[in-house]
Amino acid sequence: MENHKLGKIYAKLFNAFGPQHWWPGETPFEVAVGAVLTQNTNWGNVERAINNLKKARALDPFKIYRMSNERLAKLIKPSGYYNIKAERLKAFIRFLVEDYQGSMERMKKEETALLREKLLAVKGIGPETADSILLYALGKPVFVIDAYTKRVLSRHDILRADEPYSKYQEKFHKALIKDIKMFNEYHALLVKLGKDYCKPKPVCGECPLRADF
DNA sequence: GACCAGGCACATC
DNA sequence: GATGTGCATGGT
Repeated sequence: MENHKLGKIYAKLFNAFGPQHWWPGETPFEVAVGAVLTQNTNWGNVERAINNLKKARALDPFKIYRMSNERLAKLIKPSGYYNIKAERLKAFIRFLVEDYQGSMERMKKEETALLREKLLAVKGIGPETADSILLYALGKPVFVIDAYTKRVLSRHDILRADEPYSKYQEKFHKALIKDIKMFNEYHALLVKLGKDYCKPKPVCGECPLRADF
């Protein structure tokens, strides 16, 4: 973290907001499901969808593996884009069941870089979803870049808004020690900042980063 | 009634 | 390679 803007920003955010205890989910599988469902979607809607799966006793790799897309789409409806997400969820779960016997524990044993490549090859899983699964579900030291992260960094002239995902991620990986807990908190803190201050219409007045730049 | 939300694949130029 | 579009719900 060390002598870098990104280290200082983390310290400021942590001091201002404290630990976020983010991305709760009772199991790694639930977290992975949430990672797919939350694509461009408010988390509250994702929770409704996951609750529907729980109530139907369907939050299980093998159950969803066998379920029709139509039934799955109906259950996850509140999360929006339900037809597409049903397909994406099925694609991920096919990968989980067919390559890792439905076990997130087994998936976790795969080497990180290789697993990331395999996840990206699943249709419907892009860089953010892959990295969210790696970090939040499997505990791998991979920094997650999302719309909030891009907005915060670009507004502070650390990178331009049109730079690709990989550039943003590289920035964090080079500047910070690979600490899972810290990566987890940092991303969550950026989201918190994005929701409260670094909104589409910025509210810079009371922003904890205001004095830094 | 706009605008927004932990994206991604695909079409078209 | 960059730029545009479809996907869809629920909260503010």
